[in-house]
Amino acid sequence: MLITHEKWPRTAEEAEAEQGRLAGLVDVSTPLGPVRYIAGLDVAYAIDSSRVAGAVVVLDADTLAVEDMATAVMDVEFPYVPGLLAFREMPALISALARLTVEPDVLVADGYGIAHPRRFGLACHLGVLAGKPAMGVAKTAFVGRSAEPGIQRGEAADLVHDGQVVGAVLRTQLSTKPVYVSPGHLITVGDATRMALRLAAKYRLPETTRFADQLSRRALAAA
DNA sequence: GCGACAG
DNA sequence: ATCTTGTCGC
Repeated sequence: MLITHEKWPRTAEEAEAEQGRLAGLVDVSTPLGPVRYIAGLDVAYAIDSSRVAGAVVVLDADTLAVEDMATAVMDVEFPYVPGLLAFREMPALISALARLTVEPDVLVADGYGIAHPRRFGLACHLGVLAGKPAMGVAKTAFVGRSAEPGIQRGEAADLVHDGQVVGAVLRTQLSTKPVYVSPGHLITVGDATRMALRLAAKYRLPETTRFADQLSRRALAAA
């Protein structure tokens, strides 16, 4: 899966302007079609944040068995700024995606989609540049408010921001802290929520995230 | 103006 | 994000 990205922003101002332009291309009203391969993406940082390891794992949609995986280690060139996470993590993720052999049908990122200050979180950025369905599952709150979802697995509450439903706060396991789901591109809030629940059949976090997380750490340690 | 703030 | 395995508790 090749993604070309010319002129990557170097300053926060340029980055925000870029998000403003690309945000208009996001589509979160098209239902997710048939899915055979699901990609999970995550990034690991060196203790001094000088280097970053991007990892992507591809799972079979039915069995959740690992079908493919790839990593990419490089120097970090953008600081961590809430709202601009994509500019820090995408270079490594794009590089890893280029090394895949199996073409995924949907990308599951560690972070947010449209539940973002400018409606353009990491999952949106990945989806738009890849031209594929993408969604995000985050572990902690960022933007938006919601009611507390019930304690049963599968219970969810709308994540609302600026009067719009931008995602869902989903309980993936009984009595565990909920996760934050939001669509990134070519997928709806409902489809993203169902996908997240299905991927988190056994643990609080989706299998995609768990696999990609450990893969990125191993790649960093081995580099 | 003051805090909060994905990873 | 990162330092970190087993262990106490529901």
